[in-house]
Amino acid sequence: MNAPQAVVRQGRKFDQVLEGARKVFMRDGFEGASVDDIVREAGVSKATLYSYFPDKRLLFIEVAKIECQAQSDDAVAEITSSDDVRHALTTAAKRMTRFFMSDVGLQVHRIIVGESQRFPEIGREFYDCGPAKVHAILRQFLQNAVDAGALQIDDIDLAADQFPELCKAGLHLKLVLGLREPPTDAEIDRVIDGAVDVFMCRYGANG
Amino acid sequence: MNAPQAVVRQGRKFDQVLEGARKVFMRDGFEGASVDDIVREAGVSKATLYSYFPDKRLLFIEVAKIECQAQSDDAVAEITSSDDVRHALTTAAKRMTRFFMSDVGLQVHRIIVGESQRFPEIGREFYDCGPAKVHAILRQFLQNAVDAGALQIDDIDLAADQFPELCKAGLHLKLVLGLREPPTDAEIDRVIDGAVDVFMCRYGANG
DNA sequence: AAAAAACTGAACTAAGTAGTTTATATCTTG
DNA sequence: CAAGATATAAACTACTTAGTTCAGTTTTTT
Repeated sequence: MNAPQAVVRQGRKFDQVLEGARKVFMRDGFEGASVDDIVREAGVSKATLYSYFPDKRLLFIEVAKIECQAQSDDAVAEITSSDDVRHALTTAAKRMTRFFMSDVGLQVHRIIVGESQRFPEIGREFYDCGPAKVHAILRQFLQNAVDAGALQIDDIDLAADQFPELCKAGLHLKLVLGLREPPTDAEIDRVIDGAVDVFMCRYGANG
Repeated sequence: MNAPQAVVRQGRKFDQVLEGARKVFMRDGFEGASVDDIVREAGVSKATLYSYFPDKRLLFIEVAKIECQAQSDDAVAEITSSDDVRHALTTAAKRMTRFFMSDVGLQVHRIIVGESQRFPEIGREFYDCGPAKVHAILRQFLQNAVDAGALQIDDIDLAADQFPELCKAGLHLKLVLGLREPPTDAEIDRVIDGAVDVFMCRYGANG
């Protein structure tokens, strides 16, 4: 529709190539991964890889797309508009947090941020598949809650931006930079409960 | 004290080398910058560069250290503990936000995140010079405000993590990924005022 | 002015990389 | 089985890069 789709999908080993590329790119980043590494990992010849993808860059973009899609499918499900807004928010926060604190989520984040200068379309792809989806779903949920009188929000877009940020509080950056071990469930709960507390205090309808 | 200090500081052109390296690394990242680019930009011979720095990696680390230091000096000043907590928070938020939404702040962020796997010490350096300092100063300010009865906070560390995140709301990630123009003053004010509103609502002592 | 230190330019090494080509082999399908 | 599509291994091109070396020049110090 928009990008030149030079990628051919027929052939027996297409999936093998993608899977090998995924592994190596996610492990070593774009520059760190050599095409020879990828074909070795994929168990495929170099000629085969280049019969599917015209160059390394497009292969990387394809992998990044798939990875972002996979994440969003997993992490961004509808928020159940139950009677209890606080409970629904907590559930949503858990899903989001589990996603962007996971090893693969963090690694995708690192690579996308690092390569976003070189490949602007990757930043867009990532954003649309991840943060933008979260924002849209959260926005809808908040709108419903406002309509139902459960929340009072003047600037819904702002609120829908604030909540995910609150769920990161302190942990995310440290993890991205590799400065600490994965958080325990207790640490995650502390951050999430804190986020919900703050959010409900500001936007809850019951004073 | 801890790291092997292989960097020699005597010599007329040391600063020239660092300045050239700073420019090129900040523009092109670590992999994107070639040593030949750097010596050209620095107006220095390759032999001179290698007389100061044993390899490209240590040169990069040195540049990153200096850059992180420069930022923190600029952005992390004491928060004036005035009578008006809300006003003090707003001022602090403006300073923080101006910092990490600036072109150089964003570029440092991109490079550090992208290279944090390859060079773990860079992530630490960046974190200690930037986010950790912000956290420490904010923590102290909040403690004072609690002691003075102006705020009510049970988990001060959590609160000191939440506030900077709130100041990013939506804008920061988009800027990092290059998905939007620099924000206007009005957009920044909206986010900052929103952050202070949320924060004061949750932790303000006056109900 | 002499001696010492710092710097230069340019050529060089050694190694890695993306991408191509070719002759051969294997799989799939009609 | 036969034909066409798909895959392979390995050699090869063309290029880039980090880092070294050294004879000679400039700058600083004594």
